[in-house]
Amino acid sequence: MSIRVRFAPSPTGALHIGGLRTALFNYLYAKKHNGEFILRIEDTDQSRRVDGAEDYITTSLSWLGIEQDEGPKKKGRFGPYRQSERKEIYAREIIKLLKAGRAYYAFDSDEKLAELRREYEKKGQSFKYCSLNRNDLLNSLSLSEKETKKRIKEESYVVRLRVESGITITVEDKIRGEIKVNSDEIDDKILIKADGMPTYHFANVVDDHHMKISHVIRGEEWLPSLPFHQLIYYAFDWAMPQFMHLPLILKPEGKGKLSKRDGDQRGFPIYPLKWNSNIGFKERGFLPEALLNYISLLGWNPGIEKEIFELEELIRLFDVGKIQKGGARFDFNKARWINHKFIERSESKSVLERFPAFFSTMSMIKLEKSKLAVYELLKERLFLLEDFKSEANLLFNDPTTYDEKVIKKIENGRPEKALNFIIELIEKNIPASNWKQKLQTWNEKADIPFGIIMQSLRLAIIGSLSGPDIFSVCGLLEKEVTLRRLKKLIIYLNN
RNA sequence: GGCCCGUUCGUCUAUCGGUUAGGACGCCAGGUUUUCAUCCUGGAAAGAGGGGUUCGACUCCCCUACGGGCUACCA
Repeated sequence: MSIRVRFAPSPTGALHIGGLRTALFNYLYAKKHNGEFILRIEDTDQSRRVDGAEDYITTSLSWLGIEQDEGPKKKGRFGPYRQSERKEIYAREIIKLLKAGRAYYAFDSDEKLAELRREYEKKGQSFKYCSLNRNDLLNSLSLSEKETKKRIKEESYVVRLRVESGITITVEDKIRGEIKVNSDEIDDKILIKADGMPTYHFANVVDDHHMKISHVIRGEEWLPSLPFHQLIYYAFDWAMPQFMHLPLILKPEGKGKLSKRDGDQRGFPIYPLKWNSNIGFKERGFLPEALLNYISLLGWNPGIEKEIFELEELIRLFDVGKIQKGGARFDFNKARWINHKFIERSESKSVLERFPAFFSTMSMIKLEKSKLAVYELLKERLFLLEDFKSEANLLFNDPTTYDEKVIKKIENGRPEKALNFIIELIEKNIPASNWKQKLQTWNEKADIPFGIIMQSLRLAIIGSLSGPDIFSVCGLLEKEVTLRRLKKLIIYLNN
């Protein structure tokens, strides 16, 4: 049997880390087994549809390198791949269930049902539309055939699944094993809504069957509806795919699963790309391969101590048997560290080419070689590409303030003398790479501690005691810039 | 409330009856860098609780606690 999996988001907003992880695991599973990865858009709820959401999903997946084999924009044999375009299929299928007596029409109004719910709640119970009470409600099982036909013509109606009472339903999840539920726990859920659209449950089962999906890999929030889905498969007498429910991704702190509402309120993204006012991982300077690596480790691990992987390795190593059962908390720090590792190992030239947005401060640099040199100097300091801007600032802007603590440390050590000597070196065109050696022979003669010289130089160039190797920095700066900064500190010290 | 799922360092996790319970992020200390960061070395840090089963339980079973999910004409 060929392996076919699907990622089936609903276009109600941006895709967040959780959805991405589901997509990734489906993709890895498909590629691992030479199968197909299908994107299906579950847009049965017209009212919740959000413009741009589908594009966002598609763009995000391709940014991450998750390529679809079939989908709305990648035609395959089982289309259409948007549920809103598959209405006739559902209409055809529901007739089968109706004819077989496995489903029935229901005419109860929203108000009536809401009222029933309130009544039950008062009694401390919860209302379920089911075998116990369906005969007292308005549906094709309780009404005469004539009455039913009349209502179908005149009223809006829904179609519900007729769930038998008192049977034990045993479902199987490949990650969690067998789960038994009594059918009395399940209500006669709606299959077709009053607007003629199927509910998630019905469309999902029908589509998975028609699209020959072999494995359903989805979030754990769907586990409670698995027994119900199984009843739909049984009603059709269809073979079932295998199911795997992925552990939830939890909020970094506090309670509950990571939700779209979390946004970037806590100072880190949960979306791959910018969505409205929410900055995404991309904009913060994540390499897509690093994000992919991080989310692959949320609820799964290959059982080896290595944890930096290319996509190909993930495909090779992926093993559903190693999927975790418990929820995983999202940890931005670890994601950041993985990104750092990827920046470190990525070829500098390709990073510059692939993510130009982060290097706009270098636009005044003419030579590609010089840009590369600047990046090379700073790359090992970067955790996010967005860090580049502040790291590079010291190259492009003269210090505006000097760290007072450093001034105090050096002011009695004759810093001006050291600075003037460096100015001499520059005027003699001695390259910065040779300064260290020159200074080391000079400082004994001049009787100035080497530390004072270094600190004075660094203070003049950067304004504080931090940053990359100062000789390398000077090597990258224009001669005049270095001179200017040295002289500026001398003037400052004299005042 | 009902139903279902889960529970190893703060976090992500290894362990599939016998280990000094391993790794990683973060944290702390030391080293490298005459700076900071990177990097290297080291350290602190965990089996929710209670019963069983067993020669032996983190591992299997039960109970409790805690966490989570679902309980819509949303997905």
